[in-house]
Amino acid sequence: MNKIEIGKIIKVRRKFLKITQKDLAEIVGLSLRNFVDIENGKANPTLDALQKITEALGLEITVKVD
Amino acid sequence: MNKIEIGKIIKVRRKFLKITQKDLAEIVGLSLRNFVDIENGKANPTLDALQKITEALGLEITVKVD
DNA sequence: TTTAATTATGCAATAAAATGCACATTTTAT
DNA sequence: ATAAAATGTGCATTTTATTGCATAATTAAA
Repeated sequence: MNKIEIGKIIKVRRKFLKITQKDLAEIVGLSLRNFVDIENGKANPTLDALQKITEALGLEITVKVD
Repeated sequence: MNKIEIGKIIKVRRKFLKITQKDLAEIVGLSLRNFVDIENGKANPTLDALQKITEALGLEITVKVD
C-alpha cells in the first residue's frame, strides 16, 4: 500500500462517516492544508499524523509479513 | 499498532534475515542514526521511510477498518 | 576474558514536513 | 442558475525530522 492508496482509504472512510476535511483536520490537530495533501497522496506524512487520522476514523495501521 | 510495535516488528524481521542495522540503513538510504531510532520507537518516521524499510524486509504496510 | 562488531545516545547543522493565508476550483444546497 | 460550502493549490514561514559525527554501551567472536 503506497501513500496514494492510503490517502484514498482515508478519504473514502471520512466521507462514509460524513465529516468534512476541515472538521477532521481540527479533530486530529493537523492543518487543513496538510490533511488535504495527505488524502491526495501529495504529502509524506509522519507516522504520528497517520496514527491520529486513522484512530479518529476507526482505521488501523498494521505492518505484517508480505 | 503504535510506533513502538512497528519498530519491534522491523527489528525482529531484520534479525530474522541476519542483516545489521548499518547495512539495512545503507540499503534503504537512511542514516544509521535515524534507522536505530525508528526500530526503537524513538523517531516519528515519514511514510516514505517506513515504506522503504518494509519493502526491503518483505513487510507490508496496510490501513484497514478496525 | 579481551577484542571486534554491533547497537545506542547527545548534540549541532541541515533537509524536509507542517503551517497559515489568500485565492481558485469543484461540489452541494437552495 | 446562483449562493454557499467544501475541496484543492502556490508560496513564505515555522516547526520538526534527518543527518553526521563522536562516543558510550551492549553483544558476539576469537
